[in-house]
Amino acid sequence: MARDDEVPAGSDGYLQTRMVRNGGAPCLACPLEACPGLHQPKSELRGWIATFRQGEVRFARGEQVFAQGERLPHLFTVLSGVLMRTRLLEDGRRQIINFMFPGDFIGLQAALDGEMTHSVEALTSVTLCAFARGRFFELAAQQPQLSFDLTWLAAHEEAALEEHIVSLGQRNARERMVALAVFLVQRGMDSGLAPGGLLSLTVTQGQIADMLGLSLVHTNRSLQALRRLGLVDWTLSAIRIPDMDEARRFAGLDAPSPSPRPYI
Amino acid sequence: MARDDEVPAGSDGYLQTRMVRNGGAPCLACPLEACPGLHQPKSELRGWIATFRQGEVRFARGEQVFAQGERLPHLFTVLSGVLMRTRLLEDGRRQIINFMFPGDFIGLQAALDGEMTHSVEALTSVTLCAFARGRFFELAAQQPQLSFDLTWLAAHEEAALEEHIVSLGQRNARERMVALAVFLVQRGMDSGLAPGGLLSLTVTQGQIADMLGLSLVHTNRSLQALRRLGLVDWTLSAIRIPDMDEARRFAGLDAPSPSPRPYI
DNA sequence: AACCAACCCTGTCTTTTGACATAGCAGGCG
DNA sequence: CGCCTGCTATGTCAAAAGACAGGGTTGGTT
Repeated sequence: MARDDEVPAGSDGYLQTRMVRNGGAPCLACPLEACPGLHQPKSELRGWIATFRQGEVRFARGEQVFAQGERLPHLFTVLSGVLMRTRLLEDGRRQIINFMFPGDFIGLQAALDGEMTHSVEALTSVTLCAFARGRFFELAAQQPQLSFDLTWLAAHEEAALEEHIVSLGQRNARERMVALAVFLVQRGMDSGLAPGGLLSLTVTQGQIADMLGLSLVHTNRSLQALRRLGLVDWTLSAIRIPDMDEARRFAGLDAPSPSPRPYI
Repeated sequence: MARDDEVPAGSDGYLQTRMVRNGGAPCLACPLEACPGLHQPKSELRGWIATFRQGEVRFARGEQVFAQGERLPHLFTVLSGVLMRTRLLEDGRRQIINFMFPGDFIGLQAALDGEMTHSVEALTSVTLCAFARGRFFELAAQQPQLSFDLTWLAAHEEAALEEHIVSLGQRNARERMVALAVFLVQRGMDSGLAPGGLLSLTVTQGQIADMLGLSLVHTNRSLQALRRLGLVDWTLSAIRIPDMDEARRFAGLDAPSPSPRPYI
């Protein structure tokens, strides 16, 4: 339950130089207002949040926001773009844990424990909103709504991971890929990134393989099979699902829950 | 973000009859005090918690606490015993999501969304402490420490699921079993259930299989191989790990983080 | 144009895992 | 005792997934 702000010297220097202090859009005109799937906070709460916002940070596709094992003095909210959380094993095996979309909160686990158990990398160009870790709990304590939202986000991330566990444990390669595609397109639509149900997002087959626990070769073949079946058309730069209901049925997925996500 | 208390008639009746209203140990003498791995709440906070505690509920091994899809007016803290969370697919496939030990909190996701996405079943005889769902957020709002602890628990459950995802995605059958055994024994020791590193817990090979996404037959063979290798000795009623460090190395697991868990 | 890097596709062979069937073994019970 | 029931153990065969190797495409760069 470490809440200190001590960080190994230098581990954060590059972030400081990247950060636009109090730059970008102010909270009262947050770019997340444009996201259809988000529940907008009240404006007095926004004023409150604005007081401990530190600035914006941008990353290009492929850049790493932070690495497993680092201690960072910041927490982030995704303002735009898509990222992924990954875990590395000593022998080089990599598991992609989940993808992160606008409104998602980054670094909660590290805020409580100090050390990141995973890395975060940008999948598109990305803008993050940075908060000071040291002042975060002070704020949450003063604003019950905020800590409620934090709990909401953590509980829902947990639910997403549950679904992912079901995929890895029980579904075969094709079902897993359909489940992942449905998940991504759904989140993309909620974030306004998938107009007409077509999600423009560059994901390599190697990344799909590392998310689903399959080899690259098997991923490739399964992807082709799904294209032939007309279930999912997943290219390097976009995901298209011709019939969402049929895809859901194929993968054994429930209908999406309609509750709007909060953000901070 | 449904917070209503409405429940389909009858879905909770059996629980009402099982519950010992304000029975069992009062919060000021909570049985969880005996758990070595738990961080004890301050006594004024306990008094506070006691005011919205409803009573205790007991279940025997194999009994279901609630089923996927149910709406329950209660949240629970595990006072003693071990349980598991499971997800069922329409075609009967079952995935065990995680195990729950004393101090764990049950029903957070349902508290926010209304409907359970998983079932919970007792693995041993179990005692749960029941709270009213309707009054829960009122309490968390008044007690920042409490909502902090709630977030802590959610974030750490998330970290446990991450580790499980790494297992399912990247580790082979034997590594998965070792990783699971280490996890269970570790949590057992933190809960005071595994004196001398021997965890007495009845888990069938079928349950191991459903947790690790393997067939029963393959689980059986891998279990035998591990026994032969002297890495893990896992029988129906107990788990023994002769050399914890060696087992950790075999499965590619990090050293355990020493932070004490809070409970509510 | 030539080169290069990153990615996608395909063929062949091996390993891992699963399906099915069946035997054994311990505990509970009339 | 004999007869369940639930669990563990094994054998054989089949399917799913991975390893390795190489070819093809695209797009950027000099």
